[in-house]
Amino acid sequence: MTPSVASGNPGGDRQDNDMNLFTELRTVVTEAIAAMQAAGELPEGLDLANVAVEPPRDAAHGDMATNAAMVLAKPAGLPPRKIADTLAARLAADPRIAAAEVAGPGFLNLRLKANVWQRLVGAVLSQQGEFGRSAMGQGQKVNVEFVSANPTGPMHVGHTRGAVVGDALAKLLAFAGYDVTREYYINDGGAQVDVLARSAYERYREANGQEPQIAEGLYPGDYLIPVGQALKDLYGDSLLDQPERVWLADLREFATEKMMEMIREDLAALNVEMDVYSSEKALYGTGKIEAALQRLRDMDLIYEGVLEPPKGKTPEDWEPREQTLFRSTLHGDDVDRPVMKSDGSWTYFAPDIAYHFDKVERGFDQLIDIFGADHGGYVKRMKAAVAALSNGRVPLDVKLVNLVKLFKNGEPFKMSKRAGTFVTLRDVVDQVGPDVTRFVMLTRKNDAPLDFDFDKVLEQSKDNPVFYVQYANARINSVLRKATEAGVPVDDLTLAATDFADLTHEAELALIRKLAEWPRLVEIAARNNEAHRVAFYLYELASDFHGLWNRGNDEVSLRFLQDDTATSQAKIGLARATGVVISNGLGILGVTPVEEMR
RNA sequence: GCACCCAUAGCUCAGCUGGAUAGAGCGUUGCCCUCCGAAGGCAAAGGUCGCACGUUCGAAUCGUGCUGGGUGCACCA
Repeated sequence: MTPSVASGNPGGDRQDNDMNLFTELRTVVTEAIAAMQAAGELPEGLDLANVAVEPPRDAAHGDMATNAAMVLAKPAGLPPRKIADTLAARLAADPRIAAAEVAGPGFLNLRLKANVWQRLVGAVLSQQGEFGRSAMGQGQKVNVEFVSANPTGPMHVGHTRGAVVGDALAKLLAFAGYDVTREYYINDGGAQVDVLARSAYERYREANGQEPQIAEGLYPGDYLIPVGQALKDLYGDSLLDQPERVWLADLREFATEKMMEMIREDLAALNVEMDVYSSEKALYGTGKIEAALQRLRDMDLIYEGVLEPPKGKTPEDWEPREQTLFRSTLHGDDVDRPVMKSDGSWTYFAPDIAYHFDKVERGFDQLIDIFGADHGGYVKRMKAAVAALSNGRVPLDVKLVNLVKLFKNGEPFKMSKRAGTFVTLRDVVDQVGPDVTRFVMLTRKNDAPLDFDFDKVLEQSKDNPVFYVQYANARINSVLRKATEAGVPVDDLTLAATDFADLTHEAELALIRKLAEWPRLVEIAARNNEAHRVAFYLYELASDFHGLWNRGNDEVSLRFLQDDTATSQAKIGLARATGVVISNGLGILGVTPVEEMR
């Protein structure tokens, strides 16, 4: 029973067998357990949730291992070895299983018949881009909010990592059967856009031949110079020497729009496309903030009160103040959080509550926010708000993206021509390209710091994962070209129909096993909301492929192109299947596979 | 003072729903290219998974308490 895939899969139907060997074998195991229950060998009503079928870490233990006997021993009141022995006998009868052996404290190691592996190559070739796609998400609506950089300048490296992490996660979740929306929250409602307007005004004065006065606190970057010029084109000299109240609102609007244009271009340079841009400013005056807070008030979660001063490090100017507070402590936060300042204006938190409420009301089943690591302190209150506003229905997962440390020639690299004070996304992408940028940004867990060395990421060597994976794909394409030149038909239809019984060597089977892991890896990565696992998997897959290639140096029988056409097709089919999975994986990372290394 | 994140080989890091003898790359050491697939390959050494208790048949993984590092802590966003 394969549920229909909800999104991003217009083809809809697939084969009944989804070729996730791990779930397939787990079914075999659970059916055997059911048969044992029917035969009175095991009691009824056992919880099978913890029964796992996994690849053993040590290949010597077989192709698959299950912990079923150990998990069931206690509830069944039977010794694990006894359960394992009976289960082994039943499993050995399955046509897919060559051997079932009991090992250790009660592990059951399964060895699969070679044709199970060989069939998988054909399945990859016929399913192509669909191989590994999962129905796990069941079409649930997930909102991934990421980047959300303030519209006050170009995107910097930190945003870049957040953009890549968010976009790759969105692609991963879509592949795992979720209905994904990518969203950008524009912080255009706070004091920082006033600062932007004032900064733009100075550039406007500059465009009119005056000396700009970039005071402390204003944005000094060169990127505002064209904005000043554009303002001159629009207003001529009419705003010169005018007080701020005359121009502030207009310039804020104008400059914010320009900054968002720039940010959209930055995102485009990285091949990131948002589905929705939400504006903070647009929440004001619509009653949305009030409505969200009213909802909290109805739950008695809003009150007027005075917070305790923070312990240990009291700010110099601290004084007791009555504020409107959100009782976030009821939902796991450490202290209650102000939503309204003492002067009656909203804090940043208030529109953010309204924004997240809006996401809940739009019917998302799951929310994911990608924040910079410096926003870690914001996580609990945001989760508290979402929990309260959705009555606990909608989980919010917050992914904190850690720092990117830049290096050039082994030296820390901090300067940017364009922005003056920080390294921009463009500084990176213009130099190494979007593909390398994206891959490298995914070679660490999101919460670990990342070193990015401009030289190393372009290096053509084994310790550069980007190159190593791309090189594998290039070699595969090279084999296909050579086969075609040699007159061997290697189109996908032909290869998919090939008999792969010739693939019996351990190095070939090892590569197939790695391919078989792909559907499982997609689900694990999606369950954890962690796209970096795909990058690590691809490196391992490439490593297995290169390993097979290298063995071909010594053992001619392991080369892909053989004298015999049918044998060539089987071996090239394996190479091509590897290429399919590499392409699928790179697709999730948003990286274009290269056909040729230059 | 509190909260969050992190701690795994000399270095940089993976490690799935708890699973068997904890992995990779770099570095180190030793082998391997007249040529046929070397922008390399094979192999070895290298570990108190920060520490201590606990839960469990089983803990790098879960819990508690420590230690060390990072981040953040009322009218900033």
